[in-house]
Amino acid sequence: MSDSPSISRQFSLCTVMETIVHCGPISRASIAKQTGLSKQTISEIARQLEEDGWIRETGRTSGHVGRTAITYEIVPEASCIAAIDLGGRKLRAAIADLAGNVLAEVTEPTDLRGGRHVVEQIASLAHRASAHTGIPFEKVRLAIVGVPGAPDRTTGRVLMAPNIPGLDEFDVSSALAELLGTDVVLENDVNLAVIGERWAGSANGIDDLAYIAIGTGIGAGVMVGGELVRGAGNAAGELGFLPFGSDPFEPESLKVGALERATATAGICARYQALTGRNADVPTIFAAASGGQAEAGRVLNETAHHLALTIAVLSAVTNPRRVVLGGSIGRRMELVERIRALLPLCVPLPVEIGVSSLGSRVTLVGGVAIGLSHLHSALFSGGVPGAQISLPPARVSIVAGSSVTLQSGPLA
Amino acid sequence: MSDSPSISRQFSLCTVMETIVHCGPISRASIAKQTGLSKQTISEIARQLEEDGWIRETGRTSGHVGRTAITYEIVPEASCIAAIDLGGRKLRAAIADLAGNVLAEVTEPTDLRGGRHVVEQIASLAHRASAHTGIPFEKVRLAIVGVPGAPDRTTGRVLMAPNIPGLDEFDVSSALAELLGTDVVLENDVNLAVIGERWAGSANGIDDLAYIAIGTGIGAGVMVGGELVRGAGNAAGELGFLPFGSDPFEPESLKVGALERATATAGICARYQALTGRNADVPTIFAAASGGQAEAGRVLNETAHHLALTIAVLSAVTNPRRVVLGGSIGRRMELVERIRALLPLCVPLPVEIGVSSLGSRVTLVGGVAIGLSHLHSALFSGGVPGAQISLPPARVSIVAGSSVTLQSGPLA
DNA sequence: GTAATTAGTTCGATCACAGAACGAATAAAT
DNA sequence: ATTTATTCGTTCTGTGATCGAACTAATTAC
Repeated sequence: MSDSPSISRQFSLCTVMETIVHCGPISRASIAKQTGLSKQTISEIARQLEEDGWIRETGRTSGHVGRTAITYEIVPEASCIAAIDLGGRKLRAAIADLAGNVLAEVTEPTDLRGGRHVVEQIASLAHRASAHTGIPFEKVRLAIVGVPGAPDRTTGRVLMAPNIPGLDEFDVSSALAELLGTDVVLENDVNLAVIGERWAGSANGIDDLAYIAIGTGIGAGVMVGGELVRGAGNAAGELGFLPFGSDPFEPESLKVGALERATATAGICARYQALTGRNADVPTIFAAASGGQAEAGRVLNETAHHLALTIAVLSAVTNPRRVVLGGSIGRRMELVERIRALLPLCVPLPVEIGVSSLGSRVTLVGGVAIGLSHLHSALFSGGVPGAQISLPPARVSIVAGSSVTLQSGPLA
Repeated sequence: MSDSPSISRQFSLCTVMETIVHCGPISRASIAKQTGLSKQTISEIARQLEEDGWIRETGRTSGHVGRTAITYEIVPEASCIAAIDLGGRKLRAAIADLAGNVLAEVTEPTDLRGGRHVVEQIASLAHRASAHTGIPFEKVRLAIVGVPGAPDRTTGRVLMAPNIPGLDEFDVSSALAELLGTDVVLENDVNLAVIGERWAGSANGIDDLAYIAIGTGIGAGVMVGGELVRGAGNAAGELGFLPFGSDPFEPESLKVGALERATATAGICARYQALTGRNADVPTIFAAASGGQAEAGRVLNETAHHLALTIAVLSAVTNPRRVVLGGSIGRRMELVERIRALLPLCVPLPVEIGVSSLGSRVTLVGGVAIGLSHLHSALFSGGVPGAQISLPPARVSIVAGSSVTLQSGPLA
């Protein structure tokens, strides 16, 4: 963009861009009507945007009375983002364009050595994903990385990430930025998940919202008034530390939270073993419960009980309109049904219970969402406060044929 | 202000106004330096603001090298707000000016008949408060009313306010607006309290914050990133419904929350009676504990235990930097000390525990704060998004001699 | 073919702002 | 007491962004 466009111009430019992004191919006359700006101004701005490569002509209107109009649309490939989901076991990367199209998506097992090895793996996977798109990696301006821990924006380190060793020992953000040559934003994976479900999942457009992920751990992403809740130490939503499920005053509860010890994978298995004397993994216990085994049913009932209380807590503190359950355990309908039955007995406020509809892709989708909004404001809002561009409508289905799963990673 | 000042002008105007509000008496040259706008623009805007009566000359600089400068300041009495604290037993009203000076403060017992009687009482008390200021009531543009319940902004009714009957039966907001001739904003009293403590109390400038009021009930005002958390049904912070303290699955817990039954006045007294067989009010129990009585001490210990868990919950959900305790019970140091001792045993994240420093005035002070920010944006931001004016520094001490407590109300 | 309608450009005027030049008022230096 | 440096505030001029009106262009309806 030019040297120093005045605040007024930047504001108009942003408005126009937002209109084009949202209203698909649209003529300049229509933009003028919608934004209230004069036709002359729109033409000027459109010319500028076209010169800079952000928008392009895309056709003409026809059928209506009057002169045909040239319609404009965003140039999706003008700039891209990389969304990364760094899980304890799988590493996913996606490339999405300015319009929110996911152009490629690749997966491989996470490098268990952690630390700088993982950072290098991310960079390599991001490049490989971009190779599938046909768009050169230089177009990627921003990488959003979902991490299973609390990223500290001042130091670039990732704290409280027990599943991946070594990320609290160096500036992950800068190291990755160096390797990728892009800006890098680290964000907690559950935070991305809640944004994903709100943008393209089962909480579409809901402003007061929580997403609870239950799997090897338990954690939540919380949104309030459409804004993410991060907390003073980026530890908001660490529901594992809720003081019930097991004794919160046991010293152990300061390391692995009281609730996490009860409702996450390890806790469920431990309770099942205490009742039956048998070792079993979580899917087996669920299967046993479906088969009518009393002990397995009791374990699920207890788990549902704890989760109902968890939702009661969320309801009392932030009063969300909907709570979306996700993660390998949270998505199980057997559990969801039990929770839905319990809730009216212990929560006086209305809460809808949803189930994650994006499954294991949710973090990636959330990364795309937040990446897009970052990129849009970086490109078009020009530092003008209030000139916020809202997200384009979600189109998260993968472009056909571009999704690749690499089953064998470097250290599989 | 004029017909339709352009967005650019409005932005500058808002910036200038903000600078004047914050930097006290200040010369136009200094404003230019601070804002980056040209001296010419500042002079123009200042002329306009002076004409409209928002600012005035207040003196000259001296002592420094160079020509003396005319300094400008806000005209505090140009516009006022009324802050009302509608409690179950006491009704307080304050009048504050644009600079945040509290000009008058009056109190009387709440009209126990509730409903429209209370609305009329508010109007009458607000007028009486304004009479003490010497400023005509017409200058009052906005009334902020703290209510012990959940105001519904769409209907203007106040829900979940058991202490004051009848407020859920009609549009309280409109009724009061009619009587006062001002805009009216209803807000939950604890929400105002947390804003008050953040503006002028023991949580100055802290963005991630909770204020817990413990008295006849228990409730919290929660702030996240400097923004109030209201929740989907304006019921955020209803900590009384937290599922511990007593059995959350008892049907009674859907009416009076499980935690509220344990930690609020009634619960404390009931537990004391169960242990000793004696009826006693809360101050008596505290006194007994100080005197070394074991049962009273045990009641306090249990209460502190529940409150520590409550803070653990807040910590896990929104991860506040500080939690401020208030209310007649929450302010007692005997309790605060016990809680501080328990916290490191059950909360892994750092949380500071503060004590309300504004006492019973906290809601009123919060009302002033939120009223000021409303008024500033209404007057100066001109609907320009992003043109937010931040609050002036707090000056909540009452102007000498203007504070009046009416001990006998109409229905005392 | 003509009228009606819509799209987009050109032109002139206005407004907000920056920056330079200038006059005014003061403190420090001589 | 005079000069000098410094700061304040105004006036003037140029630029950029915007609007609205007039105008041209292209299309459908009749």
